[in-house]
Amino acid sequence: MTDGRALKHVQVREYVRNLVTGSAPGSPAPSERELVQHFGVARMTVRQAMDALVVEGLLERIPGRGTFVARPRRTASRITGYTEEMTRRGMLAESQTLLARREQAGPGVARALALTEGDAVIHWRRLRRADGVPMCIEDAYLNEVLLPGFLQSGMPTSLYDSLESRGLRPTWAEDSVNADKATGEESSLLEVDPMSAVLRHSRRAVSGEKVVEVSRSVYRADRYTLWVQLGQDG
Amino acid sequence: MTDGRALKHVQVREYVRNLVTGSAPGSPAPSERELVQHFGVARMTVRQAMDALVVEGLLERIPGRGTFVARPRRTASRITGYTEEMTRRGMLAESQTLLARREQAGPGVARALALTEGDAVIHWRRLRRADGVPMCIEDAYLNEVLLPGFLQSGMPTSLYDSLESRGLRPTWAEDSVNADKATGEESSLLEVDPMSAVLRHSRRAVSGEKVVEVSRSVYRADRYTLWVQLGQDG
DNA sequence: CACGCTCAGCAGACTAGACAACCTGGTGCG
DNA sequence: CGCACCAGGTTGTCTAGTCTGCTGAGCGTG
Repeated sequence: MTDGRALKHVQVREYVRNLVTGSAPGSPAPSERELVQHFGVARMTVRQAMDALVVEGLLERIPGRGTFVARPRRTASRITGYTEEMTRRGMLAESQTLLARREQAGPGVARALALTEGDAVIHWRRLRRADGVPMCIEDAYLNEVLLPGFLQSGMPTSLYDSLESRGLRPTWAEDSVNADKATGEESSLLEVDPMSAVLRHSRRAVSGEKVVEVSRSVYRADRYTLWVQLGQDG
Repeated sequence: MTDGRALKHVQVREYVRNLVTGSAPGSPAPSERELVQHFGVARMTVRQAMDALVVEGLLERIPGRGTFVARPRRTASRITGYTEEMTRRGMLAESQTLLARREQAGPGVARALALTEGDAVIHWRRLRRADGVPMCIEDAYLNEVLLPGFLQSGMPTSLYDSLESRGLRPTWAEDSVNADKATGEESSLLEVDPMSAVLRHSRRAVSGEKVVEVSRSVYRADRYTLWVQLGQDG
């Protein structure tokens, strides 16, 4: 039995959710009157429960017909890092650390990480390959206070996996992207001709209220097209 | 006066929304009982209105205290077109139509617009300026069935405004972005040196279930950095 | 002055109805 | 056979309350 102290509309909501998850899209949910009978509550209470599921996108109401299981909506893609992104594209992601050390935050990095200049940050520079071929150079700056022992504990392949295990997976990010030509150093690391077109990508990633990562990446334009989804619904 | 036929909870909701937008976070909204008095409706109706604003994130309830203006949550930015984007950046957006005609959809455009090859589409090519200086060349393809009389009715400055007035503002979009060098034609239109770095941006914009716009744009990399927010909350 | 009590005012949860708008399917008439 | 109409079930909207739990302010007491 459900807890008698639980809110009634929550009881009804979770009952319907259980009934409905796994059902095919378009199959009918119990009618409001049925649920009124079943739970012995007022219809307003049932409606409150159903409203929540409709807002959630699990159910769909059709006036005069009933309430039905909605077909799963297109959902905002979660924020991914390089490793996940390449895996999604069916490529093997590898990284070669060029630099990993504790530094004092400069003015730009300090502002982006919401720190004060001179605070300790982790600077991690990697050459990242996909299927063995250079894809990008990434400079990541991390707030050392949020990641105690990060440099000592052996660098992970996927930064975002590592953040996730510390409960710091980014929930929000702002990216800026523009086009440029590769510098001499970049072109030799990326194994492309000097002055080749490259995509410069900056990210500021936030988990809850904390800025966890600031990064600047340079991608080979011949191998990489950035893809983003905007808006939460369809 | 608000329309008497309008739903009461909608009237109350919009009344409170107007009162509240612009107020400082933390300032109190009218109490439910006040609104009951003011509108002469039942409290359930007022609660329904307030509930909507609370789930929207505009208001915040504090039990035993009252209802207050929530501090604005970081929200997924809405999908904007060129004109809105440039206005946001404080620049004057202008467009010069290079081509606007009815065409038969080729294979790529047909697939992207969810049509069959040979269906009528509107092809609209514009040179777009910001503060008088060329910024990008945009080729937009629109589903003619959704926009009857579009070519005849005088082209708007902002495509997205025009879509909005027809109830077709994009609710979801997928963008892809990469870097390249300008072709000869592009460089002369954009008034840059040949082989300059450019940002190529493709968009597929969906409103509800309907694909309303497919576009390909070429931006001057020296003037434009794409900026996107990812994730819905903070 | 500091503490605790009471009380008014607030939102939270819920009830038991009412009528309207809407869709579907069946019935009966032309 | 085809169409109009109606009945019944559904959601949509709304009313007029009750009871509960929480908060803050004011007041009195030690």
